[in-house]
Amino acid sequence: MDFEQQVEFLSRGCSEIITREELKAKLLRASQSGKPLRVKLGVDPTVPHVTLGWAVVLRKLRQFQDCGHTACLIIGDFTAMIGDPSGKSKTRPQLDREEVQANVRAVESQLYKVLIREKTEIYYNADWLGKMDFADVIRLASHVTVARILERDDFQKRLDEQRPIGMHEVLYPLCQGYDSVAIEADVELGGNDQKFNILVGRNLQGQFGQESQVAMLMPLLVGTDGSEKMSQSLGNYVSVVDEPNEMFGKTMSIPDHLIESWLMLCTDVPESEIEEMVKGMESGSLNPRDAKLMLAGRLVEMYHDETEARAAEEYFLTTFSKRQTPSDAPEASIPESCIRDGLVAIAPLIAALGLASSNGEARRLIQGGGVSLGEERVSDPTAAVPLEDAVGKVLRVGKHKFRTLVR
RNA sequence: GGGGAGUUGCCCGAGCGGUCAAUGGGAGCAGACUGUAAAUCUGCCGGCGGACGCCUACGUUGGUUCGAAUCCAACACUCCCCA
Repeated sequence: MDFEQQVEFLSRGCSEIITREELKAKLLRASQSGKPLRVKLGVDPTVPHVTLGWAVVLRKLRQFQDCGHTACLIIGDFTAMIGDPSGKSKTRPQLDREEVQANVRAVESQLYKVLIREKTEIYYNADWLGKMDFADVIRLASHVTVARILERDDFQKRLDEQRPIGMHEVLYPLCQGYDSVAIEADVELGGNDQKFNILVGRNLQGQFGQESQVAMLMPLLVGTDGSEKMSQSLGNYVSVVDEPNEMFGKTMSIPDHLIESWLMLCTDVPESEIEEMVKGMESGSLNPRDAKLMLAGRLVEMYHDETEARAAEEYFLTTFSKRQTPSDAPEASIPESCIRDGLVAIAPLIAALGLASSNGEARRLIQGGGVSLGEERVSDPTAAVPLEDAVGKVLRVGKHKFRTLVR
């Protein structure tokens, strides 16, 4: 790929590149000198899953790897102790070292579902940030003005709403910016909400006599709820390690208006093809459901494989579209505690199997008509059935929780 | 340092001595309708026991009272104005 093609290829899905000219110049220089670009992505080890939202930028980083450049992953083990205020309306809880390390371990293997391990350099920012003394911090802080920090939306908003802003949060962008100096980044990737932080990095690099990094910003992937940014804390996410059926199902549940952006940001479906699908959906020649089936299939294929993808589609169609009870639901043995005089009490069983968080909730689900055993709906919250009638049947709780009952 | 306002369930937000597990909205869950979409309608939405019941809850700790989320005191935290 020559550098012109690279620019094209790497621009896909980006909402903003600051600046495009600088990116071109860097790519050109790299292709001429053979010296790869150092592409930085900060990783926030505050959560144990890599979500599709996170994968958006990881995939971009992967594309750089595919073009021969170096991925510099910065594990924000130091900054996690601060908590990035970007887009937040409240101060985040500060994590301690152990929590951070546990998350890093959990997330590492997931990262390499997207990235090429051999072409990835990993840095921990505690290595430099943790060594600074207070004088260093003050010196660093002198590079940015208060007005500039407060000008950002999230802080402005918090001020308006009379919410607190911690001093440590104000320092956050400086930390992240300094990371760029420390690893001499050529490009930094991030979601739109990272714009401010990344620009601080650009500035700092200049002040430290380095060439400023290019900022490449990607739109934030909207989660399965259709309105909020995908995030673990909101529970509106799909994880790259979700089981095929789950991944497929969650994808099918997204609102139609997300189909385009998900295709664009989460898959490699060519832009022209996406455009065509969108037109088809608008004109009515393409049922959005079918577009979603395709999207869901692609995702499962990417993070599992083609066979799994087909199986997941099959499962989805029979179980949900045709409303059949799956024959291969996971087995669950009936705990002794739910059996009394040869009868199995349904509500306690649901709670014991973890299908509801409490006995009361299980009972409410039954009353709401959300529970069935075999083909029959359970309507009595105090229902109990003979053990021999329960064994072998499929217990269904809500739309998608199934258990085959065994002794 | 001085003056003022505030802290309620996942979130927002009423309540201002008993009838408050706490109005309302949002989120969430379940049901109907569907394409596990949207919109709409219905039910649930602290825990435990079969409902009447009990327990734990309205920043923390004490106090007043037969009785407090509601009154008082101290403490903690937050915001605003002044210095």
